[in-house]
Amino acid sequence: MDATAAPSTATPPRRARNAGATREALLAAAQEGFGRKGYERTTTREIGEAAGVDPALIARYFGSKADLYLAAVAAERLDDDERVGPVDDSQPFADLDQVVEVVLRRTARRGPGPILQALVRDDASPEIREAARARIVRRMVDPVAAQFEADGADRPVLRAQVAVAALLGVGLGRSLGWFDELHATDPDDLAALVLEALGRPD
Amino acid sequence: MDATAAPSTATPPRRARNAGATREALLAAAQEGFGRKGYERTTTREIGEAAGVDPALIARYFGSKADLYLAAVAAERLDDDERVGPVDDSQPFADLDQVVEVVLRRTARRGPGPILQALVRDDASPEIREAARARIVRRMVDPVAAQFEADGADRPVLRAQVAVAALLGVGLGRSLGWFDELHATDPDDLAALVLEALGRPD
DNA sequence: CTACCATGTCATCAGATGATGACTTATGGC
DNA sequence: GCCATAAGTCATCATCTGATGACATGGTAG
Repeated sequence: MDATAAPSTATPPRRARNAGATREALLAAAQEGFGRKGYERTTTREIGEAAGVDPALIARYFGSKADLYLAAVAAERLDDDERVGPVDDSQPFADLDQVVEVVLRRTARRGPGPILQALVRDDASPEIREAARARIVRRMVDPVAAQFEADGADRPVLRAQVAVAALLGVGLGRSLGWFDELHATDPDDLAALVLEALGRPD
Repeated sequence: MDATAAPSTATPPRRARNAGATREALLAAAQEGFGRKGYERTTTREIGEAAGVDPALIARYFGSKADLYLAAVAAERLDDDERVGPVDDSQPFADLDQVVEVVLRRTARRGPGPILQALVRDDASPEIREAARARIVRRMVDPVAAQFEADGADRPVLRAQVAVAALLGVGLGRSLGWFDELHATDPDDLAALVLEALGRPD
């Protein structure tokens, strides 16, 4: 058997061996797919085909489909210049004040965003939900709980969780246009109002 | 009393041969599942197990999973009476206290439910979204705004909208298991806590 | 009593999906 | 030029999902 000859016929311009380009292609295809059809309905095979790349490379470069989703989300944020909060996106916030301000401004400008959507939507996979959840906990709940505890509040963790959940509700409701005045109010005014209600852990 | 209805005492070990009851059980389980996790992520096997019925009967009685979903949505409107609040489902609530209690209890018992999901998801059809929105406004926001205004609060409508949005966030977060303590806290305890924060429209 | 049909049980199918690891091939340092 | 290693390909696995049809069983009409 002409082992050497057999593959020769087909040897098409096999994908250029360029890890960076492959990663980028996968990322772009993932953003498109996840953004258009959601996580569950976008398969790794589709992403691979759209990227002109073998789906197995997803595992190689990102670890798993869930990790690819997170990478896609993270990549979207790079276009975003949001300098209100920590420059490093993974840094926890300082206090409730900052959390409220950032959440309301961000949702006002960009809608709920992928992370909040992942938290809220029922078709998000458990891994995605968990990743988004963990992120919120670390960046928002934990620092607020610490603040409440320092203030000597009763059940500081629970109160922090309630405060963050409530804040996300307000941000979600505002950006989705649930209620007219809520939608029309300036984020900073709103922040003051929300802080007034949530910031009294006594 | 045992004669004809050997299984009369209670749910007999073996599923009673009762097509109507089986259908109902499947429908109820489907409502619960679809309402809590959405269509895609609720499997027929889960529904069957929750109903204590073989999943194959879904095909027999409803034709398919999709048909079951349609039947569940259609039936949802009928049993939408929440006895904690107004008997008439279209009646507004009395005050913030009642709103908080009902929302938290309900989401604790049945998950977000179709209305809240319709509000939250960006891919719900506009008519559904608008209907859900209008319902929330009339039943919750309006009475709370009236209450705030009677209390002489500043910007009562905006405050009511913020309060309701925050409450929905808490209910959503609790039923979706965002945060551990929030999830574990008894709805009535939580209601007290939330009310404490939201009920001071000074 | 018996036969028949509704009801319920079970095993299994076919398809899809994400993951995995062995295998092949190009690239670049030496 | 050689060859270790990165990059890419492929076959396949394990699992899950909805669906289906053969079979068992109970109730009841006659």
